[in-house]
Amino acid sequence: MASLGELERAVMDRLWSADGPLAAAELRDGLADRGLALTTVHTVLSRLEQKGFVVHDDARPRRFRARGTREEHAADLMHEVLGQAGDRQAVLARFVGGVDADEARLLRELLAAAGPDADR
Amino acid sequence: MASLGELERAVMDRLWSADGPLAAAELRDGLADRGLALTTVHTVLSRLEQKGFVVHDDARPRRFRARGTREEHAADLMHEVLGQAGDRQAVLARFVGGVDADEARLLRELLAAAGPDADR
DNA sequence: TGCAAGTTCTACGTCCCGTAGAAGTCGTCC
DNA sequence: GGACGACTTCTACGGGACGTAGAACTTGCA
Repeated sequence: MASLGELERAVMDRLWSADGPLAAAELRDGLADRGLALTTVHTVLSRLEQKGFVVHDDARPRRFRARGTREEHAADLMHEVLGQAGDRQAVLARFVGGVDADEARLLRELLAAAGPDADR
Repeated sequence: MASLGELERAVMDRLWSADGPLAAAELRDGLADRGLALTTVHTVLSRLEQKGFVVHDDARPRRFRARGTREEHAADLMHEVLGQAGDRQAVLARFVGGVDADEARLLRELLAAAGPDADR
């Protein structure tokens, strides 16, 4: 899976958090602390588009939006790590060993809801 | 967390799979299909050492070993992804939604064993 | 129809990583 | 004990990804 650079990540965070599609200028303003040129934002956006993270419409001030959600992306990454890690069970064991109590409870609920009868 | 390049990853896989510490020449032989020079292996090993993935003793043919297990590394990565992903619960929900039935069962067992009474 | 805003093209510096030769160290064999 | 070969460390280079942005181009609007 394609990974994200520092600035690419920052842009995706904005897009993921946004209510709707954003224009390049809006993204630049949101990242004002970086003092980026507008063309820089455009370059990053086109790279993100090549990587499949972003799409844009053809309205005149182009509007960009993320193709997936932040959560989808994170979950996909987790699956990727798990998938290429040899002993998946051992990884899962370590993983759940490291989640905090709240998350463990949430996981139990999710698993109970999703398929306590998955072995039928 | 530092990430691994292609060759670095291959070397770590060998070290993680190995019974004990390995000499650079052994690693090169294990990666014989790549036709690497021994110095190349050494360079990679020293970079892995800088990144904290590897340590070596001071015996004459230096012997290198992984500092952690492959499973630790994978689980750490998963926690890292989860940690910097905003809505952790949503990520977990998506994540467990994507595991297969066997892994879901395993997760239930792990969670049941690890702390069904964690909320006491 | 020409400008201003926006978009695309092209480019450059840097850092990471694969790759390895050159130079240095060290154990050992005569 | 000196030389040789194995091993180790140092130094370097090329390619690719990414941050960065100017130059060139397009287009809606005054």
